[in-house]
Amino acid sequence: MTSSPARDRILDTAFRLFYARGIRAVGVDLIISESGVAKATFYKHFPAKDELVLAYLDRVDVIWTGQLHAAAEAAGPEPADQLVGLFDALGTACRREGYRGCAFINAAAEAAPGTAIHTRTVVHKQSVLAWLRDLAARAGADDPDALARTLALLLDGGLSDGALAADPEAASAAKLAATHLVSAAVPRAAG
Amino acid sequence: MTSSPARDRILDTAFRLFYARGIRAVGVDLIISESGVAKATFYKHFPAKDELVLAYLDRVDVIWTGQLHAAAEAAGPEPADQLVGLFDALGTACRREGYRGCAFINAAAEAAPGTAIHTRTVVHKQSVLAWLRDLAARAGADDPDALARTLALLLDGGLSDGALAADPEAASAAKLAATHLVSAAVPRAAG
DNA sequence: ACGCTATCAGACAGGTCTGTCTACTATCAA
DNA sequence: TTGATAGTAGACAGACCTGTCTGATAGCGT
Repeated sequence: MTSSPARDRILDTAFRLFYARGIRAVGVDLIISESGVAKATFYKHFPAKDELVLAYLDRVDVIWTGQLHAAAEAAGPEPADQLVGLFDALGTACRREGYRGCAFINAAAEAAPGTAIHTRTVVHKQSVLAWLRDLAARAGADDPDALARTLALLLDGGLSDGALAADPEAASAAKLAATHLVSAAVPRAAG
Repeated sequence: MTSSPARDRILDTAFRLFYARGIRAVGVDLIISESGVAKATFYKHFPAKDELVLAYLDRVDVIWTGQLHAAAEAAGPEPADQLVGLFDALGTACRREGYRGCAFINAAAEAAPGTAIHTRTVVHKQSVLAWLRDLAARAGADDPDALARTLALLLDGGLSDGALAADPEAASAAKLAATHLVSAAVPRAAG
């Protein structure tokens, strides 16, 4: 029950449609018909639409966190380099066809504060922030908290602006700014 | 027709409800009953809901742009100081009760790319960016484009993160980072 | 053969959404 | 007095929403 072909198909379809069109804009009937399952099957796996939305957010969290970590590690073993390298994940994401910004920020825009969905987005952002803080501390930053917060701002700003197409170069501007901020914050910058 | 007590009441109510709950989450029936107008009056002033949404976005644009300019000017006559001072508008906004992030980013999350509503959000972000670019050029930045883009990232990141409550100090972190970035980018920093 | 489980197909209920339409009222100017 | 204008009140249509329910089918272990 935690996994089945029908459930996977539903989640795949929801992932695609929710991200592309927004959560409220996509009805369960559309997800059901596009994923080719019966209505009863849908409601067996996800007793309410909101539970599907949470499963969608969990999947986005796994994917995005994975891309962030991979980009960081690709920059080498030094935490200071990783803090800059992770911005490559932003560049890759923005360039992808159908890019529509951060799924969490988008979901939060549609959910009322205090709901399970809204809370899930807050938890996600806090876990990214905690990771950045850890990296900043290991990089030997003077003020790891401040550096992590600033980089999180840059990351989320890039995620938002890329979606609004206000600037196709948002990702590289973010990485460049991150380079400056990291080397200013870390006494003996690595690399 | 361009202005009337009934029209103002509708727009006031829409402003409050759209921002607090999201655009799709608020039906015209609710706006009609809360603003105390008749349905026919509503549709006389706004022949379709989307036109009300555009009027709402225009109002947000006037208010937010005004706050940004006011905060910048309060920092003094030097463009370099203004580029940092404008972040005070972010701090004020984030601290406000019922703060839910950037109305434009939120609207873009609900609207399909290519629609009038989505386009309006892009235009807004571009006009803020153009203003920043002008300020950066007048401040004598080495690369006004890059500085403006980076500050826009910080601003939008602060707008998003403040909404997700991931960090109550987002606004001050943004201002601090702006201070560093501006003085690094402007040969002879003012102030 | 039997029963269990997962699935499919689709009708249905009850609510909400946008937008149209009819009918009545109040104000104000000519 | 007459007529234009802006407004109120609310029924209505047609689409869409979530979620429930009935009934049929297919595979699988015993």
